[in-house]
Amino acid sequence: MSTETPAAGAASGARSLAHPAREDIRLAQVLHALADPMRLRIVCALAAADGELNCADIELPVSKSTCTHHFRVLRENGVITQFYRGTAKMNGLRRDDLDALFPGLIDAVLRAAGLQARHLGEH
Amino acid sequence: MSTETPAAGAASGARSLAHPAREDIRLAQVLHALADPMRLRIVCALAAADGELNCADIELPVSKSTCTHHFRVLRENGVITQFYRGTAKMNGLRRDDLDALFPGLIDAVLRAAGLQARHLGEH
DNA sequence: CTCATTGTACGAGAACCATCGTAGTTTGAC
DNA sequence: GTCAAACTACGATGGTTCTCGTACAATGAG
Repeated sequence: MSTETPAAGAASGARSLAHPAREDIRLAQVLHALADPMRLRIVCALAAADGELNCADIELPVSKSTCTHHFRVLRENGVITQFYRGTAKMNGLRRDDLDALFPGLIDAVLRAAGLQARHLGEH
Repeated sequence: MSTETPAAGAASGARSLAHPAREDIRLAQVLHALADPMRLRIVCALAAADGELNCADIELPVSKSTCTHHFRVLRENGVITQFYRGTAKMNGLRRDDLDALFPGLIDAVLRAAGLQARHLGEH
């Protein structure tokens, strides 16, 4: 339907993605975004990579559409940035913004995730 | 269903409430418990009081049954302890357990909540 | 152009959650 | 015993989330 949707992407080619501004990031929403095992895994992988990661580089035991869903939740709640590079969509943690807003929070969550993974892994 | 006081309920009269053991507390569940504005408020109030607080001492803009619900979510996910004293139900943050499991997490969340409240409050 | 890669959109279904009101239970005080 | 206070249990409702499959769109390579 509709007329071919030239859409808001006035720019040439590059598909653009909406991100909340730093001042629009809310603690409860960040916590909600992190409160899911899949998304916690994504965030840990992103933090470990310390840079850009392709969506497909993070292996998750869910379908592709579910994957898209989780990445979107993280982006819309201000936890990650996403941008296109060719056919790939790259992801990065918004460390600067999160550290500025909630000092120490992301570090604590990452450390906690690591500790819990170790505890549950070893016996 | 009908758990019927599985644990220490042997004592006379005192209604007992089920709490997860320290090693059963999961990061994702704690984050989920904290990822709600009402519950964040409860936790902040509890931390500020630094002791036991009556359920009714924490004013929330929701009905009493909803209040019960939120307190239960916090308790069942290991964030708070609850016990009866007369007709009142007292609440306390499980700081020891949480700090042992996830060092710095609760502090970071509390500080973040305070910062955000200040930012949103002032103009 | 054609093709493979990569990710999205759109339903859809099941499960979960926040909220409420009403009725009931437990306790301490009178 | 009676009563008020404090909280719970239950059922309902409306919203959100997680998951999926299938069909589609954008890009770069051949």
